[in-house]
Amino acid sequence: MTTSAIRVRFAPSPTGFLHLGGARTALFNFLFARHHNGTFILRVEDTDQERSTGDSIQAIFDGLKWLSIDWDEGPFFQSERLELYRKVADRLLSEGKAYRCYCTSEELEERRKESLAKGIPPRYDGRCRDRSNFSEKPHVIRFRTPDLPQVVVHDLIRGDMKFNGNLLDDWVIIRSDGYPTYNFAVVIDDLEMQITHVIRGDDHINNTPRQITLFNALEAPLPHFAHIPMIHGPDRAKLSKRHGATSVMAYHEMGYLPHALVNYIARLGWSHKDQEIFSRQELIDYFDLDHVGSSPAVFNPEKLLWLNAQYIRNEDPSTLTNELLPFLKPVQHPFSPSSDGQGPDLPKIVEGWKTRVRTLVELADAVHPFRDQEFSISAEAHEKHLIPENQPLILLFLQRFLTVSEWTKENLEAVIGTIGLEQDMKLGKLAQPLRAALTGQNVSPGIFDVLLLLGREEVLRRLDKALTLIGPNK
RNA sequence: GUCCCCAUCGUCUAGUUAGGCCUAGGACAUCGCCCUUUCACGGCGGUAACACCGGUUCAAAUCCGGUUGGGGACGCCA
Repeated sequence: MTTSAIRVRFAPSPTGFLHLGGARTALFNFLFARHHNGTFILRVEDTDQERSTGDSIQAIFDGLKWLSIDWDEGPFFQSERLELYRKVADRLLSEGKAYRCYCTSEELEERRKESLAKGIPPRYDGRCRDRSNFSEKPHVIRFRTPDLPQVVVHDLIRGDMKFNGNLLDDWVIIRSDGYPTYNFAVVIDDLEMQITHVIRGDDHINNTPRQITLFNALEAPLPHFAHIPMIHGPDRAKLSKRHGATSVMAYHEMGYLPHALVNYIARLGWSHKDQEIFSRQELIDYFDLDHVGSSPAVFNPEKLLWLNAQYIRNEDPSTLTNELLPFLKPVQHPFSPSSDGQGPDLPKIVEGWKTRVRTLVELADAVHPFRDQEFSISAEAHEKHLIPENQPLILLFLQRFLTVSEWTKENLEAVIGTIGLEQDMKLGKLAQPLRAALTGQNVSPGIFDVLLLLGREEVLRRLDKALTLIGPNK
């Protein structure tokens, strides 16, 4: 058995919550590591002192944890590794591969605007390259980009990408506050952590040539690069807050099952033949970079909903009930469906509902009328079924249910069957008004299950209430 | 503006690496039918795509070039 030396990392910056794109990047890295029996590392890129927050760090951990994307090493924080970056910067400085720059942000900003206005690519002009008078004034350290005609990025997903070398300028590696910049810290850490495969969003493609020249300056081997396409909103722009719910935890709150989201996200940009539904193990077994596409994907909430429904229906009732608990609304007026005073059997109610809902929030709403005497009646149910024409029918149900000897499925079937014969109505016609009166909805578990779930007393109470609602008529 | 990337049904995609098995397959959504002691679930079927133009080849969704369209990056952000 050969132990694979594959090492990958997810390197979020803690400037917000974990969003779908980040979650997918994390997932692909995680799956790649697990598939190859490698190591998955979590590294927090918190070198932006102004924007990084502790809340964001926590939010990212929460998101990963909810999705069960767990890491083997870390979390490492770049803010705790400043010495390392400083040391490498000093080495580059002493080797003449980097230099101090005293230009101020304001000056640079002005020059950038000028360039942009003239339509030429903004790049640092190198004016501090050869200055020899150092002072204690605030300064940054810049990388002395070597003259190269071309930098080629070998990408596992896109093949070779060629960049014109003289488009790269002398970029900042250490800021005036002593913190490293992104492009610098990434390279140093990927090197130090012996990352073998850099799997990240393709918004980083343009950074890669810079990073490669730095790897070369350090005489270090290059990792493999794999740039995965972005996730877009319906307007085909990069997914952002503008598009509504992009935080992973928002999906938690909306009642999605974590694995449904994982499954959905995995299929955005990756595929395995025609398969749509994957267990966690299948994801690990089948995942590979070869089948990651190169074009961006538009996020489709409808399909996510469908997937979530699949997972809800395939979950066993007791597990599902546990997941449902936090979503349940408080019960104001409890009732006991059975004569022994037992409360409603939640798993049983869930069982009846699970093929009819798509989220846990929907399930919580659906379950509520089976736990509480107070429940809302939907406008559709009211307008369609709780109407004067149905008043006699509901009254008839009320009368017959009153006299049923024992509240069993068989007896109820017999009673309703009889009513059907008498009225010359099929069950379809009978069940809907009954359903509306008992649950306030047009959709519910099978009508006999509803009757049993509620118990005679509650059924009679609700029919009576429905009659009141319809009002005296005819 | 400059650089880079991308391009199969409305959407996610299979097929592209090794051109023929593709009169292009699956899934979501949508439409219709069926099942059913009921709503839903489910089953069956329909509509719907290789962006465009050239080239290579006996043969191109697949290879090459260009056009168009879309996206991303151009920070002392990541």
